[in-house]
Amino acid sequence: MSLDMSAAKTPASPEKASLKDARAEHARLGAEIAKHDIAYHQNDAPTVSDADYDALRRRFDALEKEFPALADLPSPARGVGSAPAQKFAKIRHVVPMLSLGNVFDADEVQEFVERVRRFLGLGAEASVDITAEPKIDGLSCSIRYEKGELVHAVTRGDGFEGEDVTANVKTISEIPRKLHGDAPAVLEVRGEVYMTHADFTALNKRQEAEGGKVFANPRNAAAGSLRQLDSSITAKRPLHFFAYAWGEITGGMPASTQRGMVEAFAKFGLPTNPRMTLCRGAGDMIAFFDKLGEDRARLGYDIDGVVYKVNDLAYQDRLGFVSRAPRWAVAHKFPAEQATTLLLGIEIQVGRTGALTPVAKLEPVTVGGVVVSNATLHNEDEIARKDIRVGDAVVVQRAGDVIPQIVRVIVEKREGDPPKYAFPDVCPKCGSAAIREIDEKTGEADVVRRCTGGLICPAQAVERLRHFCSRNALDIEGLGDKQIEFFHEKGLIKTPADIFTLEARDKERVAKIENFEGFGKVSTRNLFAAIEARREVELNRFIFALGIRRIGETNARRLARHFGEFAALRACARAAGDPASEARAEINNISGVGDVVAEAVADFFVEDHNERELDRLLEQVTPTPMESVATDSPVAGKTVVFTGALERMTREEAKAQAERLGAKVAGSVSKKTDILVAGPGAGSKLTKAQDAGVRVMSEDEWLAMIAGT
DNA sequence: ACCCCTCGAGTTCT
DNA sequence: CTCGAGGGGT
Repeated sequence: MSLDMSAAKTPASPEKASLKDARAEHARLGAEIAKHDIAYHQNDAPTVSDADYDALRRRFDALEKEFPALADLPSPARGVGSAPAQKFAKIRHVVPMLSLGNVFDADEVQEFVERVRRFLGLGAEASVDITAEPKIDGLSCSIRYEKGELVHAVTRGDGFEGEDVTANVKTISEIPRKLHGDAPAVLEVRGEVYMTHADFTALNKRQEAEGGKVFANPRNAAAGSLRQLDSSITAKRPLHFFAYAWGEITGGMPASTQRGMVEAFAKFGLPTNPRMTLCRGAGDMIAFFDKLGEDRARLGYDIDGVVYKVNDLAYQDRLGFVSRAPRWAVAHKFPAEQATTLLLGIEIQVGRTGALTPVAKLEPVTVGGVVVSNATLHNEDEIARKDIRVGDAVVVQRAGDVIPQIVRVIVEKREGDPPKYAFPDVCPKCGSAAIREIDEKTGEADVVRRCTGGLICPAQAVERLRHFCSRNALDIEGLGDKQIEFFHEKGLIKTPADIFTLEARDKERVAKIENFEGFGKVSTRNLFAAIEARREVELNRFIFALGIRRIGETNARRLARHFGEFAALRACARAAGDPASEARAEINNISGVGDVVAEAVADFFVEDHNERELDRLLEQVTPTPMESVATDSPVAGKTVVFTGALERMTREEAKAQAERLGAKVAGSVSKKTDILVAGPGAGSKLTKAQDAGVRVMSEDEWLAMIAGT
């Protein structure tokens, strides 16, 4: 995207001519692509080679990327024949696809086994069977069979909701459309879609010859292939699958152990990993891990470690979950791949809260199949601790295989004695002093150094605007990072309220937005429409968008739920400036909100400039109640207490859900309690409830009761 | 007083 | 995804 900061174009500028040319080419390409689409999809008779077709497509996409305005124009190249849909449909997982906790060494493996044994109340002499299997580096996917027939396939997504990739999964030949033998009525098989090294190399060679996209590693190639909107492309990609887990099953479990389940999957005709092994204790597990490490290069596909699972499913049930990870399984990761490169420089970024964050600019280097050129350095202490100096040779790795970090400096390669890195004590963007706050109680300095510029710091202003527009806040489409920076630079948007007066002011301006580089009539109109659509926004999103320190999504929801409307929060928070006030106590008493958060809220509303901005903003935006509290649910008006471990949701979720249904959630059992929801490990509350004759139910019974509301 | 969990704020790359 | 710190339960 060429949102050039420097130039608002005048109508006579030469770029205008090139946009005109682009428009003509765009139209011509669109027509040609449409012709081929019809020939290919509807008549099943391709009129060009795939490579030629791809080249046309690429040119078309490149044009739209260069001139975003074109993307808004109607084109026959989109949505013709069975040409790709715009997006995948979302499908909710009936049973969430959770993540795994990690361990990194033998001690932690031992610890995992101990924890399992302790939780189950088994003596030291009792052994627990644990399966070990390679952790495939692909992408996980859930495939649903009903009466043995494949009905749909969904990517993991965020664990709760994924994308419908049924058409693509059906092109993978080793995944049966129909299960063999006597499969359960409903069976959701979960496993990993991956690509072998050999296929990956061949695919990249082909892609290169055809001028197509070259993939960085097999995992990206598999992901790119599975997420093709056009399944005829996926069909040409050699994908594979290993089944290792399951979601919903009805009509009887095929086995009572982890290994039995996987063996059953194999009988149903699903591919399973031949290396799965049953271990007796940590010694076996570590032996498996070491052996697999030796064989790693010969497997023919990428793995990033081992997964251990408690074999007995009854034990798995008892162990349950901690937040989003099962207590009965863990991933043992291979050490992160490392690479050596040069530190070219250190850049200081300024965040929304003024935090100065150093980022290492690196000589680009491939680590774990991805080219890395930046790495976070966290804070100034980190730089000092590792004695990192500009020009050093450094070892880089990707932590958790995602975020690059600098492990250490190779001091031997250092020439002479370059100066230690001097962390700036002024903000690089606005020149204000940058200080480390001192904790009043402990007298210790905060690890982060912050710009004190506040309102006058342009970097902070831009970050605040970004936050305001972000997906979980106001979610204004068309106001991405680039656009916000652009409008801020131009002086058109300084604070959130300015966003909503942009259109009115634009009408009176000579240099209209639609004439700026990167904008056109259509995209400008779309932007204004997107802004208009947010003049009403749920209260919790509104509070979150304000960017109050320590008020993220969850705390914003807590405040919104407690106060109901913005005016109530505002009045209370202003009065809460005095720490001894009743108002402060009210905020403090909200569950999940303590002293520090309450103070942060009060601090925000006490500031005059925040108050003035709020006045301006509220003229433009109306916060709406966040969600209705049901009055007709089976639990409306009832007082509920949760105790013990909850396995299907967090306490907060359970609480929020109950409150949404009109129930009151209390912390302890009393005569007023109507229902006690008791999970495993429930203690005194359960006894008390039983004594008081309070109705006690399990988490599942509770969920069944509120189901369908 | 401790310990565990959750939340916020920071970051990378496709 | 990770880190540190806030909050609440034991």
